[in-house]
Amino acid sequence: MSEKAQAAVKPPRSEAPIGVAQPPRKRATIRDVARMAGVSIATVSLALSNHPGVAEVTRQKVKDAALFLGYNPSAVGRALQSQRTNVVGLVIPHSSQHVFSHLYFMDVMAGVSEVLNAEGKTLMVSTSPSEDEEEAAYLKILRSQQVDGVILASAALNDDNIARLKATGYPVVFIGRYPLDPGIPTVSIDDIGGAYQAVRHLLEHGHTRIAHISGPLAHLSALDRYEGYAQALLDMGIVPRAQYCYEGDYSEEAGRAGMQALLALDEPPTALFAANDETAVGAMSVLRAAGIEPGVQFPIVSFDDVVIARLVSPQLTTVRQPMRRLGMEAARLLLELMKGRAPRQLHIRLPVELVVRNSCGGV
Amino acid sequence: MSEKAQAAVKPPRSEAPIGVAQPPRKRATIRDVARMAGVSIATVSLALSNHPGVAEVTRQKVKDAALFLGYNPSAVGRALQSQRTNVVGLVIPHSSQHVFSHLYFMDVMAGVSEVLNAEGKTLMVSTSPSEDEEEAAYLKILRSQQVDGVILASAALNDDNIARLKATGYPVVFIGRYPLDPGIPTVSIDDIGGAYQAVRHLLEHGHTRIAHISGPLAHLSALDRYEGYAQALLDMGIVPRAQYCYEGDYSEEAGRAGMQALLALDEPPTALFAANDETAVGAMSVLRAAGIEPGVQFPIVSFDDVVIARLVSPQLTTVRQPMRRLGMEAARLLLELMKGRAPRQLHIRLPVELVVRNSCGGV
DNA sequence: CGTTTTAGCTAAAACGTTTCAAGGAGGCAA
DNA sequence: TTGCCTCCTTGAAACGTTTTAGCTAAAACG
Repeated sequence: MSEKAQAAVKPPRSEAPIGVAQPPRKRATIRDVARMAGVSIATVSLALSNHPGVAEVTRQKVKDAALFLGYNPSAVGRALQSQRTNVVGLVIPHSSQHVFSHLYFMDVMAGVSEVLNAEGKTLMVSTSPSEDEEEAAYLKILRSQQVDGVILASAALNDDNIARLKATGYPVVFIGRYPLDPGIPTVSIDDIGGAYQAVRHLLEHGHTRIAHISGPLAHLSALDRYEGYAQALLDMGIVPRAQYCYEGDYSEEAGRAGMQALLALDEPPTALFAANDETAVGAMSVLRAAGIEPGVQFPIVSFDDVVIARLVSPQLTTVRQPMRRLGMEAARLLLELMKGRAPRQLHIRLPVELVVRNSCGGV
Repeated sequence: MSEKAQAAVKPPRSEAPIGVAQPPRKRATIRDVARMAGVSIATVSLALSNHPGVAEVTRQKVKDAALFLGYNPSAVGRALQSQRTNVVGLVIPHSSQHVFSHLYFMDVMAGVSEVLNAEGKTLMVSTSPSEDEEEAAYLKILRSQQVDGVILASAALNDDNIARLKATGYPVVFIGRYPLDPGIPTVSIDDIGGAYQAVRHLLEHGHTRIAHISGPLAHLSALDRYEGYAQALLDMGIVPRAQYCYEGDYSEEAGRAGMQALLALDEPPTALFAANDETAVGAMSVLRAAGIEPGVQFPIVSFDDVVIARLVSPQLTTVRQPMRRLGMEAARLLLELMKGRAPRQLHIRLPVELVVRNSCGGV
């Protein structure tokens, strides 16, 4: 029975010269296992996948052989045959430099990763090399069928890639609103409502000259936050002034530049709604440099509630968005789509919550 | 089985109700291109890879056909044939929850991602589902040949997986020191020296009762920082007291717990060396709650210099480690190994730098 | 004893590439 | 004419799986 196995002996384990990658030792394939167990490769495949219709004794023989040889089915071979890779792409536009400086994406990724792990999928992270790359890196990945589906973490409204992404026919989930094409599944938050709440809070403190340093307005999230800001003002009978709105890009630097510009106005604002926490931090530093104490003298409310929000002082009053859950829901939705099922809802919206701390100048 | 048959017979293919992932339209393969261009698939392959020895007119015909059909070579087919996937794994032990809360990893990943992108490799991120998973997720990935090499971002000294990882014969680079096996290529920083500098700085301020809240001592980085701490004291003729060292885990929570314990001592310390910035932040909050102002009344020096270090107040005096470069160098080293070249040096050590801010109680 | 059923196994095809030895068509020299 | 280049093209093999139809031997049945 196992005499046949004589041929396949333990592979020689050469000791590495010194850490230099030795030419990868030949790995055991399904054929080696078949030879050793004295069965066909079909039987090995069937046995290892616990297919019924394989005699128990055979199955055991195969499993023993597989264990002995340290056999692991090649994901590539499997992918080629099954036409699916079990890999999901997470696409974060912008250069990786930019990206990872945003605490926001980190949390989103954590959520995605968690759900994917639980399903035995693996996560491929793609940050497009540069904004205007002719063919975005992730499209290449998709086209070459390295992944079964994609989560797009952020994109400008006019990004052609979204359309192209959809055109590939692969499952895609977009994080954020995307009203231009209701056919694209989305997971988003209520940016408008959140911003409205934030500004409302400032209004209730009696402020009327409220400025806004926005995100890049080509992104809908930034636009929505602006809209919530404007609406809150309008609802109180205040007409938003163009000078009070400075377009930034969610960075600390933009916060600084924006605040600088706002302070230079003839009639400077008396309070600020910052598009995100980083921006607020930048603004605060400029205020301090100008001898104005953020919070008490100049209330600020921001958006996101990333980890820095409660670490800076004054602690930021900010609109918390559930970033981790955003990632989780996106992953779940994508998995549904990948299974070919029609999900309960194509557009998921998660709630936000105003977290009142100190930067708004006392509760 | 009958259910399987059922499913196979009539997949509930709702006619793309709206945006639901329709069964991915059949993609063009090399065969389609060959047929269209009226040549063999071999010629297509040769032509598209700009192989010399293909007539110019033929090459153009092929390229036109490929373009027309939107043909992209299947990465899977290619991987199967070439026995390499062009994918690099970045392994971050611990559950993804834990991981992504550390700003440190984010920067490392940014560095890795940047270098990989430039080389046309893609990045697969693997966070092991749980610490004690029988077979770590990333080993499975390696064994199943989904990646060509691996960067291990952190691991305990006694982690069996390192040995197993090496045993696979795949190129591996470890971020951190790993003296147990000099054959494993590493990229690390001088934890001992950095800690020494930090504590030295406190000593120069005249402090003698200096405590340390460490990282998990099963990790060499934490152990090294502890050692630097102890050495600095010894060099000043001070014997480190066991009570003054609290073992944490690099978390803010550990900083709180540690500081609490330290303050409860009969003879509490008068200064703190925190193993990383998060820990320092935790400690500061406890100090404040106890009516002690961190910085002036109780100097603190920490390690890492992640983004929060300069945002908290007082701003942290901390040992800056070049996290992004750590990732970049690791990626470069790995790429060398993957090419089968012997790298100039198997162990790269990057310098650290003490950044003096306010938390140490004035320069 | 002949026939049908069943359990267990296997051969072969398919998935999409790349590579390589070999083949065919001209052109040129002898 | 033959032989020999050169240039281009191609058939076939190989990579490692999974799946399906079909085969054999044994068991069950009449």
